[in-house]
Amino acid sequence: MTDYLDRLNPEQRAAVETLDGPLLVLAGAGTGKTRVLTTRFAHILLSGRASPGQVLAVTFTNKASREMRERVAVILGRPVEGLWLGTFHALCARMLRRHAEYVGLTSSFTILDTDDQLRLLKQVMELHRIDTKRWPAPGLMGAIQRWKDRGLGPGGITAAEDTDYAGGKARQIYADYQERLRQLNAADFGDLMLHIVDILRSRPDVLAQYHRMFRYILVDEYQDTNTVQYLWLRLLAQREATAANICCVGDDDQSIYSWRGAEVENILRFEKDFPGATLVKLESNYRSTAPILAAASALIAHNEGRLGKTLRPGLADAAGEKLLVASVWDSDEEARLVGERIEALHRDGHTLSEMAILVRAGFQTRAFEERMITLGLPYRVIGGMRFYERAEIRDAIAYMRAMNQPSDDLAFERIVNVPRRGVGDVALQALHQIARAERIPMTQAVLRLLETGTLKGRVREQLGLLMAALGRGREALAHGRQGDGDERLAGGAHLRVVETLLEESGYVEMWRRDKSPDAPGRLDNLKELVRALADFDTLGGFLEHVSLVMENDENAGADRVNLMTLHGAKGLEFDNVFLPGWEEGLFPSQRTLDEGGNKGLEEERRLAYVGITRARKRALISHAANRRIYANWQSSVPSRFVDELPAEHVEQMGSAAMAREQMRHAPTVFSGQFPLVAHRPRVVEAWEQPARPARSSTIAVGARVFHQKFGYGVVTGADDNRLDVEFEKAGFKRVLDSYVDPVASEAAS
DNA sequence: GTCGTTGCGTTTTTT
DNA sequence: ACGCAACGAC
Repeated sequence: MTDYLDRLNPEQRAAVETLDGPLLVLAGAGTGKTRVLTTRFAHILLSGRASPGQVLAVTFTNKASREMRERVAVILGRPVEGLWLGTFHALCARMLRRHAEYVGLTSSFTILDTDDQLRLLKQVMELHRIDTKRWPAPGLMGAIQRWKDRGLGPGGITAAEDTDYAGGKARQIYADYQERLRQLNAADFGDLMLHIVDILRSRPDVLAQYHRMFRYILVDEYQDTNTVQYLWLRLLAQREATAANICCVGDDDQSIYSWRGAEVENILRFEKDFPGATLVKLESNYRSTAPILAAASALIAHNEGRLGKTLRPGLADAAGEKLLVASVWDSDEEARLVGERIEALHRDGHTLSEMAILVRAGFQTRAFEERMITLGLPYRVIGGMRFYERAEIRDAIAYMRAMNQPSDDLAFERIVNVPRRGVGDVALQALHQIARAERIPMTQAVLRLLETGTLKGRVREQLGLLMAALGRGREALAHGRQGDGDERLAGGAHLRVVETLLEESGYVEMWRRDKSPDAPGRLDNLKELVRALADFDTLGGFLEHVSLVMENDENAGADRVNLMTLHGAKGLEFDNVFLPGWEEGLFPSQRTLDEGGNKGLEEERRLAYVGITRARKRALISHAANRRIYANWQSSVPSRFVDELPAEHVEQMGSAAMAREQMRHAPTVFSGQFPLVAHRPRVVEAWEQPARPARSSTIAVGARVFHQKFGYGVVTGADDNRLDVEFEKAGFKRVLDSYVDPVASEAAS
């Protein structure tokens, strides 16, 4: 019965079996975090310490919840019912529906999406006569969200904090916005957390109810919690009588979401928050080779303020290749190099789906996509296309598929009763039976049922209308294809056909009649979808594109190179990982450095750590000497993270490496110009221009500068990297030197 | 309402 | 340079 424990190593086993009192499991990358979490969950249930309803298990994403649910069921050998397992927001929504009246809502409140939130806030701002040019609504929306992340309602905002938005009226607008939400019986995502924390704080009886209910609390990715999530957990876990059985699993070295409110401090402070807490470190890594682990460990060791943990190889055979660091001339050469390497690995029998290109920012994927297309390598871009995951979009696409391909049973099944046409289980079973028996598609089966008169009344009528709409659409598409005479008539014909189909089938009407606050947004999405059709010549072409872009369907298993951001790669692993663009300014990102200072730098370094630890067997890091940013080419310096990798585990390659070799033997004028000292021991590339670091020192008081937003001006004062500038149009401003460019004085006129 | 022009921003993303 | 959003004109 306890054989599931035997498959754990001693540290994992300690994490599973330490059931009493607070427990922090520090789980390094690839150390079996998910296994520990799910095994612990199952162990609590199997040991009889709690029933499913007495365990609260929290994750950040729906995907993580789903996985946990599935894996617990596997260990238990059956699906589990009645679990309090879900995302922070899903669980809070569930709680809030039980106690909504305490915050002036009813249990059927609606949850607003981002668009709705912004629309609503704009309305409120306009009522306050705020000039939304000067104070853009998204800025204030962000501020309100950050306040909510910190657990602050309108009453919690001090006057001192209310200076940066809407001319000091932010607090008042925030209050009105909340009032409007209440009138609409709606909550935004932040409210789900904020309201329930309010209730737990102000209603001891409600809190006591949950204290009695939850014997164990499990939290995944604790390093990503924000303040209000932390408060919620603390309220639920800290009780007077007994010690809190709260178990948080996380990795401070993988905290990469501070920009959306996550507080690394939460995990660093755990032992203070929960006195008597046990700390278990999982450091045995079962994913990567020794060189990869050594490189990742050396890199992350440059961070301060860590709980401290070192990954050690746990695989039987952890020997492996050194990391490759490639210096290339420009981004084109970088894409070429990565492409070549992928091709070579592919030739050697490595599957493409075991390769991933991980970039810092979304726009970087484009160069690699183009290269993949040229080489004919199939790829997929992960993330960024969540649009296609919305229910109304999936429905609409199912309509298109069912029209385009009458044998597409999956699509037809999705839409046959959306909107409701009275097709219930019975009718559906009958359809299945005929389809199977006659070996015909569902659409044919429907026609058969309509002919035989088996279906009656409203169902018959409704299905008849649907089939007619689909049939007319199909016919119109066929005509569009034949009519090759008039280009303009043919082009865009599929667009109108789809519009007509969505109208005639009653699908659009369904959302128009829907009175929930998110219905208008969904109609907008549908319009957007039809607009996207215009980019394709045929409906088939569009559907092909969509099927490539849509995740988790039939295409998920195809052998493709993975392209994604470093953030998107968290939690994933690949045999071969490519890490391009390791250049100062790009990675670490200049903007993060400007806004976040040393904390920002450390988060970027954690991102680099996440990137390297995604690799099982091989990692290639590259940096280009020249990169095109917006309009013009800029020379760039290799990222400081490259210098932080241990030399003994790294192999240099590429054109720049050769140039460097040459320079070492024959020093030139360049070696005098660039001091080769201290924290940058490696030789700079021969073609390197004095880039960002050098430029700031050239801006002195009296210099004429140009700023993207404020225009031309003259520097009147300087303090470290902050400049006082008197702009011609915008007046006096204090700006960061990285935002202005020096201008030659004759260029002024 | 829909089209065309202007102007601004341009890291990372989940719920 | 480019794309998208917001605004004004028809």
